[in-house]
Amino acid sequence: MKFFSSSATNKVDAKGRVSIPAPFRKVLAAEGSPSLYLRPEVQGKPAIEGFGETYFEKTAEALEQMQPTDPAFEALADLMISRTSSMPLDETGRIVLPASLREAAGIEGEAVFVGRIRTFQIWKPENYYALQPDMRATAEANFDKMPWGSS
Amino acid sequence: MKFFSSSATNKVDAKGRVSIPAPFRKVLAAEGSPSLYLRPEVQGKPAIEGFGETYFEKTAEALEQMQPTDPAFEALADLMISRTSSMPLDETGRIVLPASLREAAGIEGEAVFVGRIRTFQIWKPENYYALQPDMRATAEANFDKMPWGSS
DNA sequence: TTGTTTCCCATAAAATCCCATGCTATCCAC
DNA sequence: GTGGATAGCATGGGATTTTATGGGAAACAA
Repeated sequence: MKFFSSSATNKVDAKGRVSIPAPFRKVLAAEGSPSLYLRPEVQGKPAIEGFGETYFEKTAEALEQMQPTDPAFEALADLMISRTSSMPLDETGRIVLPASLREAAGIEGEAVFVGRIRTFQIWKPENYYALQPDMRATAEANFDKMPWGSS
Repeated sequence: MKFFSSSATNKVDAKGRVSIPAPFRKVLAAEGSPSLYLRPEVQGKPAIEGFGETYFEKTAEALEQMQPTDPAFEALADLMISRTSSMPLDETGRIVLPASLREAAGIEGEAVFVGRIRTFQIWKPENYYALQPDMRATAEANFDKMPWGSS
């Protein structure tokens, strides 16, 4: 499988370690990404975003096509690059969730991993579930916006 | 990883020494850059810019394509080349931040290292954090400027 | 000599590796 | 179909190695 789908809840231990769900690891392995990249969700939601090397490189390349002196470049690079750190997966498929990211997302004890195609998100379970009703409503109101057939 | 991402805050001791964050050292090592180059931020911001040999050479090559008699060449070379110095990393991964650069950036006691793809910046923490709200606003206003898909 | 700069050693905290266990889903032989 | 063996996954805990950082001795320069 070439993209992140499905979701799973795993424990975060005292050292801040979590197992990356096996299906996600397979996506990373398939693209040959030795490690995993994490950053705070870019729109400011209380969540962590994760992705593999390919996606990160694509982001960097996109940014590099902008003028380095463009304030927009500075700001976007700060948001998307400076806050991203590379986390190596250990033998058993775990990473350490950096404390700062954990706090920003309110994660403690448990975390839900949510597939989002090229990326995935990590949420505090309560926060994620609380959004469900709204998400469903918004989705139902927007079924017709799906650009089917453009593939 | 082949470029600078993530950020970290380290102490600057009385001798002006700072540890270069380990992930940054790995980028330098990966490109085989024996030392690190520093210059004042070119747009006049109170910060220091750091990069490896590859980037520095790329800058020099770009400048060499200009007419040596062009006043613009002179001025740009002065800004980007003449003010750049090579700093050797010691065994423990530290460099001495030259006093002039430190003063220009207002750095004292502590410094934040901020990854910027091909380069990184070194700021006085207060100054850097003070920019965050503006940066976030600019980023949000410019999400659509990201040249996605051109990869 | 006196202040600086470079090198070397020491250490504590944090990050990483390694081994072990409990579960569950799968497979296989009969 | 049933019981047991097998393998992959999530998780716990301890041992080891890296980092970051402080301090002093040695080498330099003024």
